[in-house]
Amino acid sequence: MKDFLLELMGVVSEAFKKAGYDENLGKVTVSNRPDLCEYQCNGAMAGAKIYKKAPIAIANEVAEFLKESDAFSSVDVCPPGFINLNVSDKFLCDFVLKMSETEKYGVELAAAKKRYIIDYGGPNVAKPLHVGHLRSAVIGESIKRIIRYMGHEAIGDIHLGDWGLQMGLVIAAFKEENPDLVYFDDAFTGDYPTEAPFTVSDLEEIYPKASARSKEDAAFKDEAMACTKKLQDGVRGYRALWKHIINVSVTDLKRNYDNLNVEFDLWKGESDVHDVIPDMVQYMKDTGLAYISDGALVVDVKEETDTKEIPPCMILKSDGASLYNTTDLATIRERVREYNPDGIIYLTDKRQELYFEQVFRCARKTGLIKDDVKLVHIGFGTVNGKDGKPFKTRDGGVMRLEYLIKDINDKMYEKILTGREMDEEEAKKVSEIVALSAIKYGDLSNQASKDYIFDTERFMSFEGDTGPYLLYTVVRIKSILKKYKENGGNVDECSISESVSNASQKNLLMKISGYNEMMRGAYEDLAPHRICAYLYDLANAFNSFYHETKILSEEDENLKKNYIAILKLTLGICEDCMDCLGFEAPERM
RNA sequence: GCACCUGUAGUCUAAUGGAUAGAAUAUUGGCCUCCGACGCCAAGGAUGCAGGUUCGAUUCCUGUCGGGUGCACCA
Repeated sequence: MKDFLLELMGVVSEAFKKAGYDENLGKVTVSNRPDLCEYQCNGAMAGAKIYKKAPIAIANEVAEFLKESDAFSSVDVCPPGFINLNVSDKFLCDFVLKMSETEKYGVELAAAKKRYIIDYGGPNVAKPLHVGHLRSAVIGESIKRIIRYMGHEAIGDIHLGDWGLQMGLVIAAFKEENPDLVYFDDAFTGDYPTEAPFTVSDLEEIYPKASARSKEDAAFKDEAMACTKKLQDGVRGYRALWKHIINVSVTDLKRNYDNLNVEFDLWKGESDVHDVIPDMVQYMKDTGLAYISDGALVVDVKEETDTKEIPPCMILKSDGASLYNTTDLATIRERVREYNPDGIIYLTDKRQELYFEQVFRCARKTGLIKDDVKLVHIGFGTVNGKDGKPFKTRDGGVMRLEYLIKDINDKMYEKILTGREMDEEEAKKVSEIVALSAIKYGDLSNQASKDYIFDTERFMSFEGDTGPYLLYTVVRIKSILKKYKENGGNVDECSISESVSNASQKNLLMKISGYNEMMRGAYEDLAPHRICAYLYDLANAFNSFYHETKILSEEDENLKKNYIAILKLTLGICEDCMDCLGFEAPERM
């Protein structure tokens, strides 16, 4: 179904054409002066230059034709050349009726289905998730859902950091403590134990210590590098131990991501491309673009038009070892082979912007990826505490994601339990749902690229622009619909009619009519925050309508059915929006 | 040093070059005999500074000041 604004634009463009002007001038937007009109067209002013004519004259000519249309209840021209439009109730109601009868409420699904891979920028194994991992998980999950909602395919790959020195560090530290284990016995040829010789909490302790020590203790670092090499060379015991590390970590990661209702289709990692790196490096050399600079293998990626210095993309370090770039490039190559995607979307901290620019350019320049495949880096900002500095625990340490979520769940549980008639079990379930909306909405309602302040109290509030407020609104709609059913009403028999009783109803209908336009924009810009803004506006429009309109006690049956249909439609759109954001509303709260 | 991003009410946050910069929070006032008042209605309060382009600038350009980040063998 076409956007409502495009429908209006069709009418206005036609009028421009009839008046002898370029129809492209007929662009219509929602008015930013609701006191003057509902929609506006500024094309007359843009046309003034082209036709060397006063904008007001053009506007007046076009307005004459617009008045013939039944789409508008009023058409006014204001100096210097604004065309102010009010949409007719019939035109609006007809559109909303059609929306309510269409799958996904009129959102225009993709004609050509595209396939995207979403790379969540890989948490490292053996390291607990911290608050920084929240953003790639939450934003990535939402983007994945938006893409799917629009009728495309999205494949989410967590892309673990499971290779390289960090693994060597863990192994080296573990070896030092447990030198006699079979994993370090070169003569051992039997099967290794299936049970891991450590728990996830052991790992979480080992890694930070080993990492810190390697910076001071050169001998230990050498040992870690040796372990890394043995692992990469495929020494049996090291590989077996490494698998244990992965398994233990992944189990823990899955549990954490489950709590956030975040799912991945692929649990690949940097290690998966290890075997194809030599071939990829050879490919780079064969293109003739890779050359040795200061001992390292690099590809120049700067362009004439650059205003900033873009260093070459490094393929191999001067000691011949691979690095982050190598695995990412090899991964691009594998993804093209395996999935032939139309786009790859990377979610990482925005500090990696330059790095991805280099990698993307290198991939294109060397023909690793075709020009029509989109490579997008969504760099997100830092999660800050109330002091505006990166989020820390009270004692200044890194805030573990698990604790943060637990803390919010506990607080929400307290909140839900007090002043409500709800048993503990339900309160627990409900508080988890509400807490998740608080966290996700708090994050997603900001533009991804900006830093934001993680204010637990504010996010959890049931008042204002928060997740819980939205849930509350949805729960209220559900409650009314439920009462309607209990009184013998049949919701499915209700449909949108052509009556508009009051201003708040029209406002709500107009908000509803903007749904597909908004979704299209959110998809094109991969911008979940637009859905948040829309959802909040819609909830406000509904609440105003609710206060101004008696619904269940309305005596005119037809009017009542119209109201119920509007409620049902509003509810459906709210639920779809929330689904795209990655949370849901409970039945009651 | 060079470059990139960013600067909006006390705080937090929005705005394809359009009219009187939109919300939230906090503050102040009003609204429960009525479908969930965790709600609604109303008031005051903001584009760092200085220029420029434009009929029109939060948006584009230049300068300046403040904040953040990045500048090949980390990821």
